[in-house]
Amino acid sequence: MVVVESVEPEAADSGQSLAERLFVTLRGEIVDGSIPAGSKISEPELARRFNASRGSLREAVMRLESLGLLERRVNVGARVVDLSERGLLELYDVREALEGMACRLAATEHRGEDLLELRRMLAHHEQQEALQAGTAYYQPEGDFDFHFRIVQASNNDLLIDTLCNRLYYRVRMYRYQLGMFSPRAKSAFREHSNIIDAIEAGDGELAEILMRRHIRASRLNIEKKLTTER
Amino acid sequence: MVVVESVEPEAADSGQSLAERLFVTLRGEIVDGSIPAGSKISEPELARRFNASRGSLREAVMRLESLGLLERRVNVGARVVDLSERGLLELYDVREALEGMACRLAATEHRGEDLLELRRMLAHHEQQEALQAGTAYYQPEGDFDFHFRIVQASNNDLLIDTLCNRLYYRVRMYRYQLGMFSPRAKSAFREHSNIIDAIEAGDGELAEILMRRHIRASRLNIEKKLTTER
DNA sequence: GCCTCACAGATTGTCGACAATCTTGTTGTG
DNA sequence: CACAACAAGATTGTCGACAATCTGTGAGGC
Repeated sequence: MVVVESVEPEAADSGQSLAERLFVTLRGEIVDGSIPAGSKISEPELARRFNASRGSLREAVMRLESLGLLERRVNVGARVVDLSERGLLELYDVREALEGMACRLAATEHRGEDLLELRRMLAHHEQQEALQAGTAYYQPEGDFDFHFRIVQASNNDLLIDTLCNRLYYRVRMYRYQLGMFSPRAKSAFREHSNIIDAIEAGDGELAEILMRRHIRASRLNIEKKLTTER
Repeated sequence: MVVVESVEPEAADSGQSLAERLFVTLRGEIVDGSIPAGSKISEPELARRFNASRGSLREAVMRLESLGLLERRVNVGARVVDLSERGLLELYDVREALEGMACRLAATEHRGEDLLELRRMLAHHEQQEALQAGTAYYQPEGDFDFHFRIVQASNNDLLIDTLCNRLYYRVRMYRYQLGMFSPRAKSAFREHSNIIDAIEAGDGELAEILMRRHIRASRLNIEKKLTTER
């Protein structure tokens, strides 16, 4: 069954052009698994589905490719990347490096509004933790917001773009589809708190070290899970 | 005067499709400044120049955008990014983080062939240094090759892609057009040598520290130049 | 029985044309 | 004289069609 649907309006205002709306919509479906990892992308089929021309859809596909969510081979077509254990671990190493640097920069940039925002967010998370008694309080998006904000506070546009507009979509993809949100609720919360303290104190070196440990701990946690599961 | 030229054959074999050849050609011209930084990209004009359709050229333009070499605004068009002091310094911070991690990983991966290659390259550079008596021996590409190889040795595909297929084109753009190759010939050479030693010894922590210092030293050198120049 | 080759079908790459939008120069008004 | 509205020109976004290429199926030969 083929249902013709127009691009979601929520995605609509985020971009003026049809191609960009298609891009946003498809990106969402790839991230949450509606379009399964490893599956083939058929340009004609998707064009019909969204009632758009193949050209516009092609533009969206190419943007997805440069995001690293699709792999394209000439004269063959595009496939959604598949999720591998190796890919997930690689992602952690890159994040450790970049988010560590983001913390260092955020500490020296030291912009008041960002810090305030981080504190508010953490307080909000703490409330939720109290409510849900630490079982798995960290709804993935909460943790996500924290890291997102830290990066924004770095005030390095290249770093922000690399993490927020590229790598984080891949992170979300792994989280949604492999469900690897850590049950390290309490410790993660304390680590977040310590990181903010360091940033607030202007201690870039410490902030970087703490963030790197934080991410590495997540990575080790995942590694452990992966090895016990088999 | 408008000269119709076909895409360079050297770029031709690197990609099968016309759009990809256009992409490679344009990327080269943007990096070396043949297409000046900050200038506007006219799709019809370039399409005529390469005797291609606007569609194919558009695809190339979009790839350049996602490389960060062009900025596009809807219904307005694309411009080559302009080179700013801030952008250059941002690049150094990101490189410090990523190449530091690359060194750490290269040390633990420890693949024989990569190390051998690095040693050979360094020996080659040493020869050239002896010849040119350290005045500015490091032809930029020599230094470039070194960093490039290190990253390859990390064996982290995401890291390799981010640095070699994205950031390094921006690095080259700054080098070609601002001519900021460091005259830190001798010290840079020794630093490279020490980094390889650490990698060879399997000491990832040390390798990372040394690489980060190496890049930070370059950054400071540039900063000094920039401040004395005005 | 297995491998090679050719053919049909579908998909991708490329092209030119039309509609929507922005930029620029001009005109008119306070 | 400055500023705002308007019109001409060009550029971008979108579309449908044609040609080149790949995938998979089936026939034929060893």
